[in-house]
Formats: sequence, structure tokens, C-alpha cells
Amino acid sequence: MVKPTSRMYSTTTREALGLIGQMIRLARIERQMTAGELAIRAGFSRDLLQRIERGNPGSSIGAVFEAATIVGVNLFEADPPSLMDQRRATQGRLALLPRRVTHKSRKAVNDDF
Amino acid sequence: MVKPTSRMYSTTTREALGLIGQMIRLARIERQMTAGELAIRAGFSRDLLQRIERGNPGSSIGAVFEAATIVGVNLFEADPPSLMDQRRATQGRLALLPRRVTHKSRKAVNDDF
DNA sequence: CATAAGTGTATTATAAATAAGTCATATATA
DNA sequence: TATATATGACTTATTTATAATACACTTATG
Repeated sequence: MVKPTSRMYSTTTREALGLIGQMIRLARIERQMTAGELAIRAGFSRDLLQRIERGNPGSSIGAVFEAATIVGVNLFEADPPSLMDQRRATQGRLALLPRRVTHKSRKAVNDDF
Repeated sequence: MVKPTSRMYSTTTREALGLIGQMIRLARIERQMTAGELAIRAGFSRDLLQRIERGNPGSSIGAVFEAATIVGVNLFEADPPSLMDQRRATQGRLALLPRRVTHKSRKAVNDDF
């Protein structure tokens, strides 16, 4: 069974999506690429690219990131090489935590951080 | 007609997705939230959250951003309030370009930037 | 030790995203 | 002005993502 869906998105999410779409579009135009060209290079349809540039929340994140990468919009970091470093650092922090957090501790927990 | 699909993703895209997934998972655990709790708050299934944390490229970008927002993983900017500013700035730059770039100029173009 | 809770993984149906195509419109160029 | 090209919007067929559910396994707590 599946709900009728029609999901809700926070303002932050919608703004972020609108922003990334605009950035992709701007970068594409600056590079003199047509929507069709970018779509082909990214490996998907022009239709999808247009939805991405419009900030459609349902687009697959892989497609969005792929388009962004091609036109040179850097995700997260202005500095691409740091991506792997960040990944490793994150992995390190995860390793410090208990192997599996299966249970929520019922002892008093200071939850504010 | 629809292609057999099975899309290809660049290394950069796959790394970025893995990173964002890890960051969400880490932030969630640090906040003592279970996967089920975060999924409910985000408005989708635990199944989807787990795919997101695993870096699945097919997940909808709206769902990923929503989860990230809830656990406090900031996209693009460390500074949330700047999001709207960025949006406006981008819109400003777009306004400077010809209303519609329908044609690729055939005059010599310096394409390197 | 028994119980409760969380995770990881798999399965199945259904809803949604996507590809492909078409058409109207706008714009740059000749 | 005529032509070629790009965009935006829409439609339809199909693929894919998603929700719901279930089960084994692990860990914390009583």
C-alpha cells in the first residue's frame, strides 16, 4: 500500500532547491551550453534538466549533482579536493560511536547541542 | 519508449552523495534520533532514509534535503540565513543575461573560463 | 536470561519520475 | 523578413522509487 503521497517540504528545502537550480542554469548559460547539450552530457533528458533548474523536489539527487558537476557548480565545498577528506573525517567520527546504536539510552540525556 | 536506463554517475557525484549520507547519519546519531524517528519527522519511510544515508543516487533530492535540514546538516552554506541572499544574487546575475538564450552565438566565442 | 528496541535487508504493490515526442513561441542571425 | 535554434510546456508509455510489511540479528535494559 502506498499513500497518495504529495509530500511536504520545508521552506529551507524549497529554497535550497531553487537556489541550486538557479546556479546550475546560470553556470550552464555562462558556458554557452544549451539545455539539450547539458542533458545529453549528463545522460538524461532535457525535460529532466528543466525540472532540475526549476527546483523540482522530486528529481533524483544523482541527476541534480551530475548536472551541477558538469557545469562546475561545486556542492558543499568551494574546494573539490577536500571532498574525500571530509568523507574520511566523517567516517572517523562514526567509528568512535558505538558500533550500532540500536537502543535509545533511557538514562537522562543532555539533548541540547 | 524508455531506455533500459541504469544511469552512470561521475566519481564526484558518487562521493558527494556518500558524504551527505554519512553526514546525515552522523548528525542523526549525535542527536539520539532513530532512523524511524527521523523518517517520520521528515515525512517518509525508514526504508528511504536508509537509502539516503547509504548515498543512493536515485533518492529524490527533496527527501535528502529534508532529512539533512532536520538533523542540522547545512547544505551549501554553513550559514543558513545567507541562503536567500544567494538566491537573490543569482537571480540578479541571470537578469543581466539576455532574456532568453535561444541561440548559440556563431561568432567566435572565448569559451575558456 | 528475557524482553524490548533498533537496524539491515528483502519483497511486493503502487505511486511517481523519467524519456521521448510534439508544438507554440521567442530570438539571433543572415 | 525568413530561417534556424532554443526554450517551455504538455502528453503518453515505461521504468523506477517509494511505502508497507516482515524477518533475522544485535544491543541495551530489567
